[in-house]
Amino acid sequence: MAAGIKPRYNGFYRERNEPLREDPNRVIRFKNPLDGSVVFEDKIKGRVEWSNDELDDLVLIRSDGFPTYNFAVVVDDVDMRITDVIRGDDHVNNTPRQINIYRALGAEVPRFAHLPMILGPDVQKLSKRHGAVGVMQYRDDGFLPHALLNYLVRLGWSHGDQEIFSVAEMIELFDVGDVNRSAARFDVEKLAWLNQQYLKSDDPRAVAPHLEWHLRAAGVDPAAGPAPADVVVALRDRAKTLKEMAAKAQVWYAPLAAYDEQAVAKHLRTPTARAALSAAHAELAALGGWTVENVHAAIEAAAAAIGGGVGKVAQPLRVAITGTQVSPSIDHTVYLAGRDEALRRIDAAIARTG
RNA sequence: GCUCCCUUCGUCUAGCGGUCCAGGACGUCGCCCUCUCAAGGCGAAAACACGAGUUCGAUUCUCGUAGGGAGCGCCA
Repeated sequence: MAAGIKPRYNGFYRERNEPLREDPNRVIRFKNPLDGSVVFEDKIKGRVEWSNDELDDLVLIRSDGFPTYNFAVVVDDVDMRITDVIRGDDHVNNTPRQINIYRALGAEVPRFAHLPMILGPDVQKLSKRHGAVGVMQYRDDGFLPHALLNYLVRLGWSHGDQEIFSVAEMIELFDVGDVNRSAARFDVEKLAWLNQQYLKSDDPRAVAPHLEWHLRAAGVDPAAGPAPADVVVALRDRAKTLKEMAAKAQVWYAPLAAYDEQAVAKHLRTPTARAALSAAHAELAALGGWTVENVHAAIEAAAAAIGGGVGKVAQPLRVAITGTQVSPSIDHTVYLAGRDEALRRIDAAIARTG
């Protein structure tokens, strides 16, 4: 390398034609053509030409008797009658030597398509060291399978300005030949956005099982609270991932553990909080059916009763139900708690007013 | 070091010689909406790596340079 040339086999035995020796250091090498070049038409990279004098007489069988990778893949692919090889472009360098082996074997050379690499946010090749360890990591992080698929298909490929693709559309429209030649970076932000698009457009009953999975993963019993599909409807505008959604959903599945002091100070220790909560309590307790619509009507009635806007009762109520100042719309927030628990929490909050 | 691959907004991309003072999306910023937070609507800032050619005309074609990536094993 110091001399500016590649370290390579000196070709000592190349033309000797000696019989195989019993020698622990014996290997079998490929007699690569010395001149000419290998040309192939890559479906993504286009025409690639490789001079044979760049190629060494690579080892086919190691001294331990095992075949090397470059030999094994070719034999395996010939055996399996592989017609199209699609792999990462870190393999383009191996392609010319493999093509020479195909030819030496008298086998038909398959078509090649070398996909560009996907780089991590740090522009490094995605590996176990950083980024996702495996696809399942994305499930654990709260991404829907088809959202990940949709994100991946748009990496290095596009169809006009379209961003959202159903699996059926991907199958219909995708063609390896249309894939870009350059590497792309993995952007979790955009994946998250796509994920939320699906969270919002999918049937809540279809995403419910996914939410349940994450609820359990977080140590929450889905049976101890509202129907997961209802939770999805309340939270899909506020969570980008299922993991995030499960975390926000916990208020409705376990007793209120604590109150945020700032929330209490700002919305419970006010002149109108007690009256607002009492009115809400009365209206909710008198409700015929427990539905989001009815809860909504009850809150409006409570607001009218104390002569204020919805905000006057919504904020104290929110703190009463969640212990915080942030939650989905107040009707959903109250509805999901269930009537008994909602009334209990309102009573507990009233005790903290003043 | 050598060989190969790559190069449009911060990111993913559209563009396949004139329609581009470059379009869309994520993100960012502003406004609107509003019971909080979101979501949503509207709007803004933001890119053709550089240099030569070819051409009447280059983001688009060719060649260099720079930068990035990969490979150069008896590893896959």
